[in-house]
Amino acid sequence: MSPSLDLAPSDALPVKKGPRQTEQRKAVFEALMARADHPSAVEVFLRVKTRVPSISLATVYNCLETLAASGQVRMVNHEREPSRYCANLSEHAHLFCSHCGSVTDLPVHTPMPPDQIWYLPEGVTISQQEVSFRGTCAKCGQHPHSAAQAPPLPPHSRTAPLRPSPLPPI
Amino acid sequence: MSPSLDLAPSDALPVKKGPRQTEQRKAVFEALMARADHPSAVEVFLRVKTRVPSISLATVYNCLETLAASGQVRMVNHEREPSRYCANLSEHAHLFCSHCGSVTDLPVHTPMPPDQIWYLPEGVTISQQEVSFRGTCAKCGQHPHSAAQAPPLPPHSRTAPLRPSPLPPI
DNA sequence: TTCTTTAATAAGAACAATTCTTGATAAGGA
DNA sequence: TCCTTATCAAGAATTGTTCTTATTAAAGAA
Repeated sequence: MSPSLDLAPSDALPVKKGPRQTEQRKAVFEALMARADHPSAVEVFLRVKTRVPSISLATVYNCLETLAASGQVRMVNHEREPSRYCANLSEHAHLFCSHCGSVTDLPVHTPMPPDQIWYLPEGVTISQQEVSFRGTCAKCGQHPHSAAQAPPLPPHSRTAPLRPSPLPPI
Repeated sequence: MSPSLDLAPSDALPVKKGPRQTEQRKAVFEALMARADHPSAVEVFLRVKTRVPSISLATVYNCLETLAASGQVRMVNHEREPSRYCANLSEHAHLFCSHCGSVTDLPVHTPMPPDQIWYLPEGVTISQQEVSFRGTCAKCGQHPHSAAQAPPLPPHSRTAPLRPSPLPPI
């Protein structure tokens, strides 16, 4: 593979011909790194637009797809809501707050192989897992009022009701 | 509320005013019960149409929503694919086969409270969890050929390639 | 039974998130 | 510098799902 033996660093590296590093991709990635929330494509678009005013929504979608394909970013889906994106690559689950609509990362503290919990028939192989919870986030859970399940709202845009949801058997 | 004291059984029951039991709803529910697969709304529509030819797709969507809201059926989502539906109410995860596109139920054998695996900040409450895996199903895993991730195909419509996906740390 | 009230239905239009198409632009290598 | 090719902006197209409207049928009342 490496025809010569000289130690020039460029030669040692295996010609990584990955996606080009463009201004738009950098801006999209940095917008995701800047905050620990989970913006949708449109939200990313609005954030990036302040830095790269000429960017288009389609380009944001492209960048997000490229970043997700190369594993730098995770796409997070919940029911049929718009996809959200997440730059946290460490193992974690997602908590979707029924009250304020926010998404919180829940880090793993005791990794558990799938087959210790689930029955996996012979021949099954697992390459990826995704765990998501519905409930109330820490902020909403601190005010024990009560209300029906709210539609997705701007996170913590109001302080009012929530449902304490007494953890049923899962 | 009950003005009389007579003990007619109808009086003892707390007037369960649930959704009406219609031919369409019965047919949709039974179509889901009939097989352990995970059809999309369109697939349910096609199956039910053989029994109730006049049914419309919108009605299938309505029935599925009603059944899901009343907890008789589970809506199953994976990335941005069309929603699928599942009549299995016991606790299980879902395996999405990268090779044939099928969805398999993985029953729980050792239930595990979320907080034994994930770090839940103070105040967080969990009301529902959803676990899904990507990998290869038992049928596809039995033929150790190899290929790139396939787009959703009719399950087991071909016997060819798959990726044995050597379980990375999850 | 017949009437009344109200929910459910069929059909198709509308909607929203995403993807695709096109011609223009810019990166990186020859 | 020139060439090749990926990327971009803009907007059209696609697709799964929801909404709207007039019609039909279920369940309770008379």
